[in-house]
Amino acid sequence: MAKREQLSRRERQIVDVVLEQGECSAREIHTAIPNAPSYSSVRALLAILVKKGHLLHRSDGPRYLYSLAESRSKAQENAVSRLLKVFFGGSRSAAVSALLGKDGERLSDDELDELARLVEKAQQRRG
Amino acid sequence: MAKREQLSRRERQIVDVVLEQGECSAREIHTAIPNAPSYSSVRALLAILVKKGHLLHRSDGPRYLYSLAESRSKAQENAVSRLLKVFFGGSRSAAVSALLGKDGERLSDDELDELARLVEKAQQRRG
DNA sequence: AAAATACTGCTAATAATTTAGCACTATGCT
DNA sequence: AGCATAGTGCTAAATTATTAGCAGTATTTT
Repeated sequence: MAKREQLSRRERQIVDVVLEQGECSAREIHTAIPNAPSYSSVRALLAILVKKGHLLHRSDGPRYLYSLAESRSKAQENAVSRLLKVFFGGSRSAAVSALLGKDGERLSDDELDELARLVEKAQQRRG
Repeated sequence: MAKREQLSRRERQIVDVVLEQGECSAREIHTAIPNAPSYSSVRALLAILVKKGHLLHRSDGPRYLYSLAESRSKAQENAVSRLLKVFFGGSRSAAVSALLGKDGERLSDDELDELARLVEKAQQRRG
């Protein structure tokens, strides 16, 4: 399977747009990239990414729409486990702590409730 | 300040080792990279990373020890906010959920307690 | 139906990265 | 002291990534 780590800078930049926005056209991607090169360059990169198996594309009338080859949840899993390993020495609580941030109050009520539920569930599972 | 996003592939690979292991020598870094190029190549990259301001090095007897130019916590913050934006559409609870994983039971008791405390604290802060 | 617009594929040039080798210096060992 | 080992800096070559332009095709607009 195509691994995110092997992406070049521009390639990563493009894949990130697709991750963020979901299925989108070459034009949208070009627009979304700050300091983007020419539209032509973006298309060239897109072709490479498809060939390498990082992205898929399907016809939408006259143009292509690009999407992730890997499922979003799989991509999330990979990203999270990498983050955990590289930045937090494997400590999940440290990572969650950073995720909540010093400004815990910035979280919405709904988000907090959701989090409380998650932790509680995990605690129950352990017995 | 030097941004992680602008790192090339090999550069990132090297910085990741330093993030994981903390201060370390060129030799250690070379060893830690799977499918590494020659030791000489790694050193060339290290020199570039120092010149660009991503890494620092200090003499340790006959050799150099390399470390992050940016503080670890700052690097963590950046990584987390990127993860949040790109992979989880900004939803912290979704990110935490992925972080805890389907295997919540894999978390140690201590970790779970720590998490519960974090969430509780955030809840209290909101009033 | 003709013109204008928005795509695609391909190709070639340029720029950046990555690589390894060489010459040299310092340390540790016998 | 002399040899082996482990570093460093520098440099040049090879590979890979990035870029933009051109030719062609489909779609939309007038």
